[in-house]
Amino acid sequence: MLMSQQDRRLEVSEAAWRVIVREGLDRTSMRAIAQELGCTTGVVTHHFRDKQELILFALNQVTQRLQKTMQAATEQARGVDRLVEMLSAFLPLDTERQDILKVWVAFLGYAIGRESLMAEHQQSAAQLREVIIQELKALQSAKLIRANIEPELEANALLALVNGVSLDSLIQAKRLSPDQQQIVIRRYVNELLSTDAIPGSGNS
Amino acid sequence: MLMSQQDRRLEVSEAAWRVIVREGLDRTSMRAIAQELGCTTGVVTHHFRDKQELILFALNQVTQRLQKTMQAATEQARGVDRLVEMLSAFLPLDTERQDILKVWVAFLGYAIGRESLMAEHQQSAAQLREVIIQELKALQSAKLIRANIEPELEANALLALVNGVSLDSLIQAKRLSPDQQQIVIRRYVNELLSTDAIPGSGNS
DNA sequence: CAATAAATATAACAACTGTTATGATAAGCT
DNA sequence: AGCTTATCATAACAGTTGTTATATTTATTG
Repeated sequence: MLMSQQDRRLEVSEAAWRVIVREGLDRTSMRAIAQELGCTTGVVTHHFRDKQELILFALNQVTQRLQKTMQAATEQARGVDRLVEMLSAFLPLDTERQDILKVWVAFLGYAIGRESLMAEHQQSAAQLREVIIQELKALQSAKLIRANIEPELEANALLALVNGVSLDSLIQAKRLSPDQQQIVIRRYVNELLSTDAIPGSGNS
Repeated sequence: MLMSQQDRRLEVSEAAWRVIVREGLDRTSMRAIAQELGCTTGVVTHHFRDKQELILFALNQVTQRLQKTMQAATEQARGVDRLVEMLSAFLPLDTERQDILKVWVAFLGYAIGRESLMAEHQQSAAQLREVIIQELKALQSAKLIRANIEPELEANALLALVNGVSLDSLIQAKRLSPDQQQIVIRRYVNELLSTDAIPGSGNS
């Protein structure tokens, strides 16, 4: 067997992604996806019950890719650096993550006025938030960041900053460079550091 | 004359807004807008050349409302408080600004794969960025914030944070409360404060 | 009031959408 | 081999879309 059914679904989903990035979500029709894949709509309809199932699958791919990227970053560093790496995993630093961002934004706009789809976004966001909360608590236990920080609140703030910096690359003509993006994140995290253990050029 | 042509265009645009918020941008058809307005498509087609012109008009309304909200905040405070007020003007603190946010996000998603529409977003963002830059420079001249800050970079960071916090209200089930939203902004701005405003101490 | 224009309603057009049913082809299996 | 099922192609369906042309109504003006 050269290709499993799962793989074929992924191929369709990735074709949908390419159409979304290139032409926009509203122009991503069944026929457009099939054409992008180099076949007919029969493939699409055979592997997905209807379009909603395809859309949901493609959206879940966004979440999975993000989590995978973050997971990879988790294993590369320790301590505060690891938190920075986890957050930086969301930044559109390479073309793949830029595409993820575009597809994510397209789906987010599509979810306006669609309560069920927005709920999917919220579920995905809740997972990421939980990971950040756990990381913050671990850093607190290790006394690497201040104790007077509320991890629940700070997780929202950190993810907000990361999302905002990511959006910057889309909506700002004079956007932050990849280096600047990471600097902004790093600088914010530095403010969380425990005052009795600031490396290098801290202040206050 | 009870109603000018300009006002009628605004009425159509506001009807479009309501449909976008309630049903989503892709379901915002000419007929849906007309029905929301309580008339037929003749009104819509008479005041707008085509749908693209309507979409652009409705999008520009987002920008205008945001700028008006920010303008109002500008006149209420002075110094650092004014900067905070300007930034808070974007936050979805009331239902009107929540609607603005939803429409904005819907259009942003719609702009993915549409270079010309994304350019509109960038132009709008560039204006807001310029206002923040000027405000930061003024605060620097008044020695209210640190001199070692690059206003151009910091404007991006501040707008990123505001946008991210705004998005938080959409994508996080356990979202920041209105108070927490402002606290996050305020806290970030506090990090920009000039340290030599405090007599006796002072570092670079 | 009449005449002209603006504003709105109505209807029809072709193009596109998702969905579905039905053939055709290939792969797997006994 | 032959039988069965999965995979894919094709075509037609009804519904919706933006657009356009044409009435019909309302407002303005001389």
